[in-house]
Amino acid sequence: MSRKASPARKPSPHALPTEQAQARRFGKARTARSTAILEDYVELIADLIESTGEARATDIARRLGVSHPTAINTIARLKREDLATARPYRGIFLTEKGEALARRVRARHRLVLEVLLALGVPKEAAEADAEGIEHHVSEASLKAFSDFLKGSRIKKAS
Amino acid sequence: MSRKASPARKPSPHALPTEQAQARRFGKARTARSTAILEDYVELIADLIESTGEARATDIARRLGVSHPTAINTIARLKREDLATARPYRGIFLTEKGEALARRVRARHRLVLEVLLALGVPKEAAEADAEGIEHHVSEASLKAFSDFLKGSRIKKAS
DNA sequence: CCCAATATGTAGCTTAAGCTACGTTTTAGG
DNA sequence: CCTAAAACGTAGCTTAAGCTACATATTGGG
Ligand SMILES: [Mn+2]
Ligand SMILES: [Mn+2]
Ligand SMILES: [Mn+2]
Ligand SMILES: [Mn+2]
Repeated sequence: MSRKASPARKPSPHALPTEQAQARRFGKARTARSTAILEDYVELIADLIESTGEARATDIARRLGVSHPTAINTIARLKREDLATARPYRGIFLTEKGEALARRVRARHRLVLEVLLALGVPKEAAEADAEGIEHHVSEASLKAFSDFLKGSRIKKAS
Repeated sequence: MSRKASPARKPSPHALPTEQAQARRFGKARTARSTAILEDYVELIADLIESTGEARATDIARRLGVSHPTAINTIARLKREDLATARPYRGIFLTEKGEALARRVRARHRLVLEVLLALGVPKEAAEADAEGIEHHVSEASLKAFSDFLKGSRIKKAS
């Protein structure tokens, strides 16, 4: 193997995907992994501001379970990417771009969580898994999830 | 905020989780992220060996869409963690530990993919999303997925 | 109104994952 | 049976995400 130029490869059952298709899929997962942390930060910042009025770097660090320099480092990345600003001793704020991202991320988080619960996943496992899964859910999947939930809700209501 | 020691915080609707609970969830997601790559490698190695007889570093690199030094680096990590061995120009091989991990990972991958398809996610999106989601699915969720699929299959068969 | 507790900032390190540019070793086809 | 292509290896760089250890700055309660 590895030397012959893989001629055509008819898709028989259980066969591997083509190299190109598989590389595309892995590439998407890599991209998602690299934006996952940004998404978690903007989502958490939005949640903190909504429910407590402010998002302090220290609080963010504690809720994420990381050291405060780590949080400050990542917040610096948020600033570089024009997602957030900071006023020392006043908190972290989202830019327009950051708020737009936060809205999408929060909606996705809720939807993923609801689907897991609807599938019968116990609450705490659903909450924990959703925190990782959410970053890998495409628009196509979101659409399917939302349709599925509409179905469940109708069934439950009848 | 951030100064008062958060006294009790009764869980009203839409409230944030406790700091401890949230930190635990984020911590799990971080752990999953850090093992995701190892899992993808052992899974891919197992797939390649099964369907082509061998897993060459170059092929692994191509299928992952990374440069071959990147693949070689990560394979070095697999060796360090006692998941694989390599024989130059002969391919990469899984240790017992590696094969055990591969079995679990492949089963999980199949299950996640089937659930996405059962929920109505289009094939290619399901394949791509599964590649990322699989690393964040707990045993509890796997169990729920498997029960859900049994239900769907019965419904479909009737 | 001052000072200790809290919050923030900086320095400097580690590991992982990615890259390009070269260099070396095998292998297989003519 | 020889040599060019393919496979493999190494060096050296970058960025991100994590850490600890200190240093500085604010603030609120007494
Ligand atoms: Mn998350
Ligand atoms: Mn989230
Ligand atoms: Mn994967
Ligand atoms: Mn997989």
